[in-house]
Amino acid sequence: MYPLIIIIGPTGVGKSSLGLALAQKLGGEIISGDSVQVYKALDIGSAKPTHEELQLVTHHLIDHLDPAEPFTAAQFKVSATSLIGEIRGRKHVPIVVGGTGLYIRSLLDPYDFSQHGSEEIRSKWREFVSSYGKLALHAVLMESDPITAEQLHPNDVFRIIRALEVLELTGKTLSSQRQFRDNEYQPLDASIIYIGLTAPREVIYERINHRCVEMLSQGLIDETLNLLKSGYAPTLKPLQSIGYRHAIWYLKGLVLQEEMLRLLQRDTRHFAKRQLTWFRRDPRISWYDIETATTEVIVEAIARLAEPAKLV
RNA sequence: GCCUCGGUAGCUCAGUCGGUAGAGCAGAGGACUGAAAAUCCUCGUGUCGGCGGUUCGAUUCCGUCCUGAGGCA
Repeated sequence: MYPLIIIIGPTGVGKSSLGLALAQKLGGEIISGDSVQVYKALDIGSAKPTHEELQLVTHHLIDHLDPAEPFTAAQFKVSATSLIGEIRGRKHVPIVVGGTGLYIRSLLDPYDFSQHGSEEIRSKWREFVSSYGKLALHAVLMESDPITAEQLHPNDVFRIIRALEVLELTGKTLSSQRQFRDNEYQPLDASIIYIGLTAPREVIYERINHRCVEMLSQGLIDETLNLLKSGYAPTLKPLQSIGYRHAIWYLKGLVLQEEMLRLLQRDTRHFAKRQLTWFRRDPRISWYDIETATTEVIVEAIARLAEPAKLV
């Protein structure tokens, strides 16, 4: 079995370039585990690899969809799973690179997305909230699935609705379907090499602050303006992600450029922190710190781990 | 040199009619099954510029010194 390499980490630590170096070293193909890079035309703001980099190594799930098309964790799980099989079939090493925690975890743990989601059900409950309020919504879940309701704050409408959706779709509560408990992580298959890339917090933040400035000088504002001119609504999900929503505030005249940069940097820092919170508790990840190891050293270390897996 | 207004949390400031203080921003921690770059929760002790004095008690009043801004000479 060919190994499956997964590289995660906070935004801006250099996951993409590590993935690229590894793919070149091992003969791999990259699967992006990123909820924004899937979209065409969202290049600068999503910190997508350059055209040259995309030529060097085969990339999947990058430039895969039109910005108006929805993409979800469920779709990611299906697509990524079949891509992994195809790549292994070509005797290449699949390398999943990305910072979207739920996507990565859906690949490794038994999240059940088998029932199709229902936008109707969700919008029904959203209307319920606007008529009766969040507390009433929480109370409904408390009636039907008290275990999940206990775990969710009444303000967390998003998750309460998901729990009600699951109940309605499957007839079973979310809590009863959960095949794993919090902080109980499935042991990984021996062929999986799960790598986290990190750095001291200050270093991550410096890199982020710098990268935000770069994005602006590379033309984030123009990229956003072009998307809007092409008819994409500013309310589209990918245009509400970090960078694009900030550019839209600026274009609408809601903030000056200086303020936009400040907010862009801050929100990106907060995002990186949330990514760390998500991944830090997963004991299966082997972490590498970019402050103490160069890319070459890390690539060598991972290549050594990959060798035995290749022979299995 | 004189006058005025400041010096309080990393930053900007509020406040205490004398009983050792609190907002915003920044920051930290956490949650997480179909939008996840989303969404949601929690966290504020700091010689209240220094030193004296008055007082049971001073960050608060008085004196003095240091320091910043402005004004007058």
